[in-house]
Amino acid sequence: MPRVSRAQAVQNRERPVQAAELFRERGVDHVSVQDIMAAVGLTHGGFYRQFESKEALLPEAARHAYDSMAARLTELDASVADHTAAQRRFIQTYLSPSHRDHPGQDCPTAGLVQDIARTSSAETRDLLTSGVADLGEWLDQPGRDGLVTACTLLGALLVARAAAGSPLSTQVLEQVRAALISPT
Amino acid sequence: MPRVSRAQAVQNRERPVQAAELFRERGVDHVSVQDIMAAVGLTHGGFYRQFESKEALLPEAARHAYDSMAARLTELDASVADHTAAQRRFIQTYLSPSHRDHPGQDCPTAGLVQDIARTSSAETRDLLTSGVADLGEWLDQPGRDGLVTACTLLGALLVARAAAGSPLSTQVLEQVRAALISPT
DNA sequence: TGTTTTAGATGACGTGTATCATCTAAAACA
DNA sequence: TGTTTTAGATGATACACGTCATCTAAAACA
Repeated sequence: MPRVSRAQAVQNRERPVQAAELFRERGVDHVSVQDIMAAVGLTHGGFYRQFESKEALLPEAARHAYDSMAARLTELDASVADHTAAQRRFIQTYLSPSHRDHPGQDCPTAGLVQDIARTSSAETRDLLTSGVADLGEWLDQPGRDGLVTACTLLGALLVARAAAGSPLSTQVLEQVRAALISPT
Repeated sequence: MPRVSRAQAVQNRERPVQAAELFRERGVDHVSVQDIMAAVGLTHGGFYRQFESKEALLPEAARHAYDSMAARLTELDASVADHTAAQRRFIQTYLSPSHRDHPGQDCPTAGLVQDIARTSSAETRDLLTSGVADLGEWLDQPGRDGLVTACTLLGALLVARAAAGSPLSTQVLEQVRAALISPT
């Protein structure tokens, strides 16, 4: 049990940060330190060697999540003809039933807004803030303010999640999708 | 201390439901049964005479909140010239710094989406669902889908709350306000 | 006024969980 | 190969909270 190779150890240090996608799925309060470490195959003990506290994990998790999101945006741009196509593609995916049903992946803002709004350090708030701002810029279009688009996406996704099960859920996704993709 | 008049008792039964605005402020998990009862001037003991469990309070609180929101919309319509003016007024208020800073009041959806998405009974989800649907209808405009507007408002408010303190917070409010009120 | 009812108070109980002190064996290095 | 270092395991502590059984005094009613 104790002592793995130095390389392993370094790698392990990253894993709780990734496992913190549980935060996005269930909400910070519904994830225990044990849950996180168990998801990584370790026991709760080692946690406090790496992190000050459970609270301190949130900003690291947020940073990690926003980084991968940024990476995904770049990829998206590279994979299609022009930026407009990328934007359209992003919106489609963002408002897909699959994204609705898997909060652990993709948009960190959707999973964390509320938790961040309530408890967080300035650092964490800044991460969210600039994450949203960046997305807003990326979504900018001639006739439409990207920041507004970002808010619409976020709101729609959250409503769709809360309404999951009801027909309104899918309806919201589709109606918003239509509105954002067609002109003006 | 025990035993108040029958009328008082009936009235008291309503008060925890109102006090559950704390749910919207802090999130369900950060409000204890004691907090709720204390807010009402009572002790935690009486709670379980009135409610099955803490969980059972959420739907009642949600219903209460959506009811008062509906009432406010009606009032708004009565207080201004036409429906369009009422809509404009609503959006202004919804995206005001004051609304941002007082999550206990006004929009129940903004305070509860996440909590409802995660844990709730079908009943609670339905409350949110129809609350959003109703608001969407109310916000409908010739050129703009009301449901989409509702999502935009929600998203903007949540971002503004999470970003509170940063300049982006106010910027989001203003930018979205501008986009929703000007034509198209 | 005496009896009955019951709103609300008190005080436990059990559980879940963050945190920390301590222990261990294996890796690293001599 | 012997010594030192340390990643991670174990177990204990402390506390917050939901829930409930029990108690009380005053209101309701005769």
